[in-house]
Amino acid sequence: MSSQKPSIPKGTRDFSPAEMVRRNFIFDVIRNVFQVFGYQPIETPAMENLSTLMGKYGEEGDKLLFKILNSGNYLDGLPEAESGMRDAGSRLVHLTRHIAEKGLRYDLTVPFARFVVQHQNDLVFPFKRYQIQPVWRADRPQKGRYREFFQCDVDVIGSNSLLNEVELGQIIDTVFSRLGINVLIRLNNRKVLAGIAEAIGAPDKLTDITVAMDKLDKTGMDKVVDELIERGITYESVEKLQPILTLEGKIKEKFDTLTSFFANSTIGQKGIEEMRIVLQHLKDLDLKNKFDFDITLARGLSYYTGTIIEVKALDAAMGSICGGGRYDDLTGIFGLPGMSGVGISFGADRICDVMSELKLFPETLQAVSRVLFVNFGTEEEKYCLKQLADLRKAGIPAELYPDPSKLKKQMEYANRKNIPFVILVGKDEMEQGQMALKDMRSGEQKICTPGEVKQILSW
RNA sequence: GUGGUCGUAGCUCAGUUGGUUAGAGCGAUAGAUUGUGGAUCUAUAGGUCGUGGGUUCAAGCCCCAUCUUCCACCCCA
Repeated sequence: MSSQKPSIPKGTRDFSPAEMVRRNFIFDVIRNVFQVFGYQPIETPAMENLSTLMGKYGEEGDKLLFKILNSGNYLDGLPEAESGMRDAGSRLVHLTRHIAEKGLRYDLTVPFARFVVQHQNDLVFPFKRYQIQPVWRADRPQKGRYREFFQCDVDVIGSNSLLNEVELGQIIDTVFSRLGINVLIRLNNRKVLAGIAEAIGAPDKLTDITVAMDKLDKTGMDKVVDELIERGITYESVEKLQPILTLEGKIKEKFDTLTSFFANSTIGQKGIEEMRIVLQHLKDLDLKNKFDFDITLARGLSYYTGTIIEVKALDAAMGSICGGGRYDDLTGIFGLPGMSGVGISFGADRICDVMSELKLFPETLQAVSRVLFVNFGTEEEKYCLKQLADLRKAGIPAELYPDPSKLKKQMEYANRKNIPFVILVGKDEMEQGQMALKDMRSGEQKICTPGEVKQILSW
């Protein structure tokens, strides 16, 4: 029989017990914060109908969707004409439509929008929900980038109030404070970006402008100007844009400059006003982490319409570990117009990477028994089983070695698993109704009554 | 999708201009020690050198393809 080398798909990972303990620590903190802020959990299927997912993430997004081949003979009913399609690109699109109708979810926001529309009659609005589940992207893996990763989303839908933005800011601040990660929280507003596009006389080039602007901190002004020209922005417009790009200093000064810049742009004024309100509230709340207004922040999927948020770790080189924003009409495409929502997504895997790099995990994180009963044989087993049940009833994680193996082997087992205590019960101890409790750290061992054991272990 | 990079024992890695039977450390297993782990000593096991082709008298080493790892771009958590 030939054996194959075991492996998993590119960009996916197994998680060992030690890793799971750390991951669960993060999930627990995040879930706890979400709940304290009054959000309710939901889950949606790993796969969605492709029609739900396609076209929601831009051209690039469609390419990154994992598509699921139809079951059965998926070539059945393939129109003959398809094979005659001239270029491979459009042939692929048409083919895909016939052989795949499901795809793995790309994020949690679009499935959430679908969920809201589908269950609108059962939901109470504004609906505050959180969702912690894996998503899949057919990206090339690299640092902090996986093909399967967990997002932790919080959204509130059905409310235009900027208080929701403020609340999300508090959630971000609380989560990262609890995890011990220093972060910079950058805010911007799509309306400000639209205002800029309008003010420089290129309102139709919003996307091109934002994509180019976003690279400012990475590539520098020259490259950004090059790209703007390349994307068809006129010299005149670029010239008007430049002083805005280099805007620095206090938030208040930025506001002042932009307010005059937006003299003839109502949408720009609206954006500034929104930013002012959100940032003022956040300032009054006196949070631990720094919030900044950054007009070069353009990220976020194409469906964002208002506030956009991005969070980066200050002490580690890693992409954004949390991001989100407001979307005014995501449910519109599913037939429920006029429903504004705002939400953010924490990238659990990147947060985990950052915390590992910075050694921020508590050392006490472990998922092992507190005590191991050594197995001496049939008689002793029976006795230990009862003691074991008692300890477990008291909430003490405990286990009995399943085989009457050599003592050395059993002790080594406890040692390697980092089980801090071992209980040895042989004939003598059984007769006396006592147990030998050994501290694996110090090596000390003493005879105890069951009550004493419970007391020592329940510490 | 574009560009680069890695792959030799369970793990971390040596391996000369292509030349006999591919090595080390750690780990694993067994024993020294039949009711006591970590330390020490001894012995043992473990590799179709990522995979498939090619060049050569001869390939871990050279060439091609492919998969995988990691990194950058694009984009993003």
